Amino acid sequence: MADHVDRVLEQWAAQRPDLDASPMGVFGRLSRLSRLVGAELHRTFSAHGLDSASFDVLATLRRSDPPHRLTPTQLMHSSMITSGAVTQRLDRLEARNLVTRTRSDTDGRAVQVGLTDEGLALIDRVLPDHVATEDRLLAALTPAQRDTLADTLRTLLESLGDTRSP
Amino acid sequence: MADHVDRVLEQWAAQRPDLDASPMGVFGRLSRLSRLVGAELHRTFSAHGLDSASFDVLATLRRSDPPHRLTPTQLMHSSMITSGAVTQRLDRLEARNLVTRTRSDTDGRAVQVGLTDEGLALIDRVLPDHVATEDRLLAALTPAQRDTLADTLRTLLESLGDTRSP
DNA sequence: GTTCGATTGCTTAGCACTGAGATAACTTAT
DNA sequence: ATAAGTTATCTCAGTGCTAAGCAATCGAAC
Repeated sequence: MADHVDRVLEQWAAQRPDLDASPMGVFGRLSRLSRLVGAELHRTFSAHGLDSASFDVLATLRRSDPPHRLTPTQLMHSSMITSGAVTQRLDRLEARNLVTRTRSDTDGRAVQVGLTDEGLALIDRVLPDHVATEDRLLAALTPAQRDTLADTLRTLLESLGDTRSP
Repeated sequence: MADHVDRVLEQWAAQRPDLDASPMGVFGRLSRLSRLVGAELHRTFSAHGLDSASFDVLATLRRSDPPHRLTPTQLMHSSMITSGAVTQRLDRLEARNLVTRTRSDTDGRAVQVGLTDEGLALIDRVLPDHVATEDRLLAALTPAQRDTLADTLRTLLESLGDTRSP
């Protein structure tokens, strides 16, 4: 079998044989897969009235220690977006009564973002569907392949400095 | 070592032990890697006065058979974007005199997009840098790991229907 | 030859994000 | 105590995308 990127590599070999295009075999696929997977996940989210950005925030809050509160800065780092994007995401979620913003007691600059009952119920309703979708998308791989894939991606991420935050 | 996603998986295990969050070990890393790599590649592009979208179009044209001409529809499929996005990308590139749009002789609806001399010179100048950047980003993996990674990603892409177009 | 659905590229409105910068609050050094 | 620097959040203009829809053209069936 062959995928789209195989064709791309053949084209480069024909048009620019002086270049070693083999890294594109990894990054081209990474990029395409990211788009395809994103589109699939999006379908699950919209079935629950959510988009990827909103799911991202709700899930990040949900998996943090009770009482599931984080600051916008923490959300910014976790989601790898700018502070402006966080503000807008929170504006939308707050307008839908899925999260609350409270000023921190100890730091007058900081805000604590928390899940409302409605937000908690929604994310807990979406999560099983989401995990099922992801599992389905991995159906073509054996458990060993999944582990190896995750390990290899971890190696790459660590080499790029994406280590765990304290 | 551990990366950001290891922490995420621990959080899910603690907060929702009923869910098998292991697929996130793949897709969470895929998503983060895609962002980090995208940012790195962007630096190479902007060093040559390009952004990722423009590089994408120029490279797609460059690797196709001489005389390096494609229709907007072909570019749309290759880059997995909408037709509106293609139009806008071409508008920008045409304004910079990097590509030309010519109406097809045989099909009154179709447009042929081609590289100008300037566009060809630019993409040929960027490509070596780009490949070098990608190679550097893979430095943490052995050649065998790179191959296995590419193979696994191909398996996933094929299972999602991303086979080569004719 | 004419009709009609499909295809092609473009237009437009709306949206979410980035990057730069403003503001306020906290921290450190003196 | 004060100044200088840092941090947290929000604001805003600019950008590039999607989704929906348009007009022009093509091709197949009649």
